[in-house]
Amino acid sequence: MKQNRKNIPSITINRLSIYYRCLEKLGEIEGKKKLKTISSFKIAEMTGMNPAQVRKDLAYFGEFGKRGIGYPIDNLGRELRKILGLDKEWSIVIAGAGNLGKALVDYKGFKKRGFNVRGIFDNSPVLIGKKMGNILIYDINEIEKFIQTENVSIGVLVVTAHSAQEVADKMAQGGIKAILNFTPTHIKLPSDIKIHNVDLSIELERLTYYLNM
Amino acid sequence: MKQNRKNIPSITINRLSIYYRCLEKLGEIEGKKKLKTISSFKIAEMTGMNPAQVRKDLAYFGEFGKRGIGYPIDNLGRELRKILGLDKEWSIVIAGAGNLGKALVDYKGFKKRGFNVRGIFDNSPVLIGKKMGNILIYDINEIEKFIQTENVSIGVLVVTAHSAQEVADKMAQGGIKAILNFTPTHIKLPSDIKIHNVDLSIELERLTYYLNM
DNA sequence: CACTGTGAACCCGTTCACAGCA
DNA sequence: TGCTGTGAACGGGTTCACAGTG
Repeated sequence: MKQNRKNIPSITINRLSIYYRCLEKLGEIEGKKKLKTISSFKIAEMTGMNPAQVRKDLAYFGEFGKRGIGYPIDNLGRELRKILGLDKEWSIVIAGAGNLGKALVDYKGFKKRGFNVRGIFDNSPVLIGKKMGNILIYDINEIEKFIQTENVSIGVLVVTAHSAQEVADKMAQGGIKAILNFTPTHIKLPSDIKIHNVDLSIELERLTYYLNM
Repeated sequence: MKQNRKNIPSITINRLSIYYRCLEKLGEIEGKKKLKTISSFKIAEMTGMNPAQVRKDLAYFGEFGKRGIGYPIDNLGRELRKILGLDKEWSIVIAGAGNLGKALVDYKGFKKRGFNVRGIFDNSPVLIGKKMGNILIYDINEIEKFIQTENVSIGVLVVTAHSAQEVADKMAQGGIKAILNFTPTHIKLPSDIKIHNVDLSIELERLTYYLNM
């Protein structure tokens, strides 16, 4: 790693995911031609970015390219996987066995990237003990112990807005490292726990704002 | 409207949604006390923002507050609804009747905000003609005509990555105004069509990056 | 006195432009 | 020659600090 990952813009990380996705696509499509290298211009064109930005983003982490040639596809892919932590397995739990929970459990992108859904947790007696797409549904009150004993590092919050903080607290007690919060509730936890929010209403309201102009 | 909505940072729009959410919550919780006003400091505290930022965001659109007092909750709520276009009804269609599609159809936040799901579209003969949470599933090939005749302004893309561009093109042909794209595909359309991307893998990969440091 | 509205300063990410190298 | 890596310039969003006002 070139730098100690300090002055790196946080949006750069999002883009690394996008570049990686782009390389995956190249691998699939061009299975025959088997392109060996790709330029920042090509990546930019495929992803809708600016070439300079692509180069700068990548340069934060090393000198992966060759001047006059471009980036070796295979190697760049490996490096991106390493940087993003996709070369490891990650245990995650999902709190909330609703529709969104189900969508996430079945989401193929997860397994592909080493995300291993270890359990789903809910408070509904009707659901506890059942399975959702091969994964067992546990009592939400067991989530703390589960996280602890099974060494789960990532929790996904898809519970109701009003129970979100309470469940997040349980996750924190269990020693969770990061939470992906799909509820519209602003979660407060010790700052060493990484929280990332995804809010579907916000996304739609952005659109209506611009349509409404 | 104070300004012509030009020099307004695009992230400000996201935050307006968050402030609005915060006001809604106040309305629910304090049903008895019925607070009349709220300060930028309180909003900031509830949402995890900076007070100056709250004030600046709101000031882009008018002078909603009173010095020494704060913002009148009811009125600010009304104004935010107006700004975000939530005082109107919006017709949306969902392309893709998978799990995520289902989660979105059932998502309560939609109806609450005037988002009216008019139809779901899929290419699976097994699904076409059936219903998903009260909404009829149509043949994906009819989406263009449907958008046109029913005057649908927003399309949600939850199809497979490889058919995403094709379906987006159909939407565009039908005269869609904005697309919320949940697929990992970079969609290319005329620039007058607003596209907004939400990518679940990216969100998770952000977390693994930071856990991996 | 408390809190808003806002110009100015600051900070950070993007883009440019070019030196450096295969 | 073609394309990377990067310092410098730019632009835009955030924060500060305070004047203005109920």
